[in-house]
Amino acid sequence: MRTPDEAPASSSRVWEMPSWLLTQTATHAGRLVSEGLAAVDARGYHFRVLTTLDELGPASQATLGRRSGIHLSDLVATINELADQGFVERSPDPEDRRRNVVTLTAAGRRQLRRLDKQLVQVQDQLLAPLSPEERVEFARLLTRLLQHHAQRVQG
Amino acid sequence: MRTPDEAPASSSRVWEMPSWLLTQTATHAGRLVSEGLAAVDARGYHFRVLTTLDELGPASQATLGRRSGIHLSDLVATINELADQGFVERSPDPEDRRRNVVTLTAAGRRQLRRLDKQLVQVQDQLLAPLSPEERVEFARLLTRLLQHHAQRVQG
DNA sequence: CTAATATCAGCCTGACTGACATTG
DNA sequence: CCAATGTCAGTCTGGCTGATATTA
Repeated sequence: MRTPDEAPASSSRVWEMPSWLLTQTATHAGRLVSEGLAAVDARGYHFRVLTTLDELGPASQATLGRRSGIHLSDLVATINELADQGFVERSPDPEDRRRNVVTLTAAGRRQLRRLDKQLVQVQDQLLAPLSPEERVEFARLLTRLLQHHAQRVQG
Repeated sequence: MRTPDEAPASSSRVWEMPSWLLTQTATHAGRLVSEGLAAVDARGYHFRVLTTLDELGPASQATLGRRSGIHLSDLVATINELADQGFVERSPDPEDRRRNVVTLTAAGRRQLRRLDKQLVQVQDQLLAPLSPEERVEFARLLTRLLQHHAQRVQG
């Protein structure tokens, strides 16, 4: 006997709550990003570290963590992985022996270009159903929300 | 020696990508939701199950899973927890002995009302910096994106 | 003595996979 | 034999906590 439970429950409170729409859409976005990055053997943290390194130049892990917003504890593993792939090099800082200096390699710079390319495509997939004006408006609203809530956290 | 790495890197590609804005804002939303629900000893899955149960009436776990969008494997634990709290009851279905019938209790209905109240507040916190018109527009854009991508997944 | 740096182990939510036994 | 149902164990990303050792 076929039960009529395959139709989406479009009438419920849940599926209309902004928080639900937002987190759900973000899940799809996350999937697209993950797939795009996985196609070049990377994930989010890798991109963030490589980008930050590209902006800053060689930096300690602590600095890298502050700038990329990645926890130091997570950075350790991320940099291990990037180093294994030959995209960064980790060497002790002679001026401050607590520090490691992390440096982007030439291969790392090439990888970053690949990641950039992937992510540009992902943005387009993500925003496909929106017009150029809507895309601008969407980004504007998100930026406003993000500024508001980022403030409240950092205090 | 103070290093100038405490300022946010607002000029980078990362922080302007829609996918980043979206997932980041969703992280904040998720935090607000979690905190709101934790205040009444619940989390997201609990709310979704209770709501679905309230709409459907007594249902099997498979039906519940399809309607709430929660994986069967995750439903097991969620229903265990809700049953421990006395918010649902799980009993074998005499008509189909593969099935459990899950029923909302009176306490469960009261809990659902508490959760609803919390989540209304959360929506307001989340959207605080937006005007009423902007909130509508925001929901509209998200709904469009969500419809597009939900389709592509379910196929 | 305190602060910063790096490392390691572990937790949490939500989404998902795969294996398995029972029943229709 | 196949399909549906429920259960269990385990994976993954991203964000976190806490403990610890080393060095400034």
